[in-house]
Amino acid sequence: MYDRILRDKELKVTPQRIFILEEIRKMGHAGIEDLHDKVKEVYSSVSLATIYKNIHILVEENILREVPVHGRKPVYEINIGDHVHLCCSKCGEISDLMDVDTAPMLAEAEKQTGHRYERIAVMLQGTCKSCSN
Amino acid sequence: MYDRILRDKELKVTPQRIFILEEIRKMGHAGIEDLHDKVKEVYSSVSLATIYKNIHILVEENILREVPVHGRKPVYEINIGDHVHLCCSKCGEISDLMDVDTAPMLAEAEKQTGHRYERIAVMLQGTCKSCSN
DNA sequence: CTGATTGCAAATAGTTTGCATAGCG
DNA sequence: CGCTATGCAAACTATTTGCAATCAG
Repeated sequence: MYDRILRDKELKVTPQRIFILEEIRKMGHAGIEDLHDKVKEVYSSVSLATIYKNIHILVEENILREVPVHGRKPVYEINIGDHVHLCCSKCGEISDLMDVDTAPMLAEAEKQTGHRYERIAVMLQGTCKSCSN
Repeated sequence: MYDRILRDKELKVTPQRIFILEEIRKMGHAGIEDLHDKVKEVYSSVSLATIYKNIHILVEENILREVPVHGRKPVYEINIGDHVHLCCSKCGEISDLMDVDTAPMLAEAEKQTGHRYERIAVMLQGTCKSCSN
């Protein structure tokens, strides 16, 4: 599944990397420590240092994207391009909102500043579906 | 200048707090270490622990706002409500864009999810004015 | 005065690095 | 086989905490 993506970036396909990517895909968004715990369940000898090293490489290569979160350590997600993030004020769950178009705001900002922007990150804070019941 | 704001929140008005707030206002956006260095220039005995403690309190009380930044430690700004941030990919400078209206995107997200959001944070990445020359 | 705040030092948490070994290509 | 990647331990950086002294109200 991720073999191809790694090979294309000239990164070696190691089980650690596969498990890291698989786990992030499953979790949607994962912090370093969560990820280490989860990967250890299937690959018990994996070290925290390996998680750190790989996260850096994978972010560098745009396979992953870092999502900075208000008041916490960042989480990481598979890079699927710009989209809106939601962060629940109660449970802290991070989720994606794929259907809100960020282009109009980007266009407005470019119009006002006369510059082009490479990336837009939008984070909304509120109560998520499960917590509002 | 900030006496009133502190008093309203029932926080004691100490020179350290005044200098922290003054410095953030002057710098626009400041990280913990920058802030410590700058405040030390005028109040040389201030400790890093005091900076940390006050930043927490001031964020808690909504006097300051934390701005999470992709790949770095967060910076802090005087809380002036939701607005768009720019981060220069070259020099790293963080700046504000006050005139882009975030309400339409917020409304769209609320429409799609059926929930209300308390806050929207938008970060644009690109090359800033000075760096594009 | 009295409780909040400060500064220091020590403790804790988070991240990076160096190096010997293992394993991908 | 050669070089990258891993795991470990140690180093380093960042943040928090406990406590005695200080200061604002």
